[in-house]
Amino acid sequence: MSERRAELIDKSLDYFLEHGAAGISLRPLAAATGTSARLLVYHFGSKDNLVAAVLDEVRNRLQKSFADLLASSRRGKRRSALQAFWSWTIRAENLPYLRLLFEVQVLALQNPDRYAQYLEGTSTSWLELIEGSLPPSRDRRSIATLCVAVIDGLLLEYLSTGDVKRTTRALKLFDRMVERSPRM
Amino acid sequence: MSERRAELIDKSLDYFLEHGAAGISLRPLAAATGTSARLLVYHFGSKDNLVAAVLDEVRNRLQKSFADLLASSRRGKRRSALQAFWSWTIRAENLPYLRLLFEVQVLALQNPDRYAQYLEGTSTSWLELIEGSLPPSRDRRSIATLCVAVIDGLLLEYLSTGDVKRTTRALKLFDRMVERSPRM
DNA sequence: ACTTGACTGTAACGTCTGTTACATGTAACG
DNA sequence: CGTTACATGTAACAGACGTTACAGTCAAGT
Repeated sequence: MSERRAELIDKSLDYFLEHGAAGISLRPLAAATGTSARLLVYHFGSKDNLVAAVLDEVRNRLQKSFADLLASSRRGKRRSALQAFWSWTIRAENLPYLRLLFEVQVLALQNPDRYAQYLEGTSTSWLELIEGSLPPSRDRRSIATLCVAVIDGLLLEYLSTGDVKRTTRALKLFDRMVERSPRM
Repeated sequence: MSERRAELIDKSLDYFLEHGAAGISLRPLAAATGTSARLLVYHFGSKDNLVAAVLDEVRNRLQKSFADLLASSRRGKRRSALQAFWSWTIRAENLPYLRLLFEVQVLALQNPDRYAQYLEGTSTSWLELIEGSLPPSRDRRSIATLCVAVIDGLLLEYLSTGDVKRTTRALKLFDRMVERSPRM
């Protein structure tokens, strides 16, 4: 809607990226973004709406960044799709956003009533995206599931340990396994 | 220490398994377990100590259950180690514990000061465990990293969607890939 | 019998939470 | 100029939070 609202979302998102979504409260957020709790409620109606708006913005930015990846991979096309996806994932600009979505997804596991509203098809979109990009085969759905799991698992490992080399080596190993696998 | 303390840990753990660790507060927890916030603080000193004690108990039970798995897999059982590990993971008795650790691990990503204390080497223990069980090879560390990632990723997928069939099929596919891979 | 120590209930402390009532500002429009 | 709509500041609300002060129970030890 208004410009002020977009600006508040932008500043709030920075705060979310730094502090996560679990322990957010209005007054510290407002203080860090130079506004007041009063204004946040005024512009968003409630804290829940604010969180939803921020996470919507997260999805929008990731989607945009991902569209750029697809465009650039159409031009370049040297690495495999898996490796391209992985290097996009661990890029410094995308990583905090993915970490945030990761957090919300895991919180939704234990507290669906509170957090599942923020995840409207976020997790399944990747699966269908990858499945759609695979050549048709009997195992296509299993392969897509496995690829998503590998990316997710390695991402979690990377976020936890910060070990780029090891996780990237593991992904390249998986990539080789997929290439050599029959029926692909 | 005392018996009362162990009983409180036991009851609190049930509550944690149901409600997660992120939004825990003393009074609802006490009400659900038939005690009072006063007593929880008395027996544990503080809420943080209580959470630490509960998560310690989580680790103990998982470790015990995992030891049983190792013992039973030594007695025959011709499945691969990966499939045995997976079916142990998704067993109804282990799943909520793993979900709880999952949640704490992800929360620690955004808020290490608050949650990292509860994770003393929990994540790396699996990696070293799997790596130790693999035959020596040049890629051993990468293989172990990949296996942990696959388990973690599929576990997250299973927890999110509840789709046992699809995730299990994906794991079997990965298992075949690993078996056929050279240099194993 | 008296003391000690472990345990528990009641009630409060101070602080933080999301939200709201009320007042004030500011700019546009008739 | 007066009205209207949007924006913002101040201050409070009721409630939940972790923690604690104080009083009390109850069994064991001397």
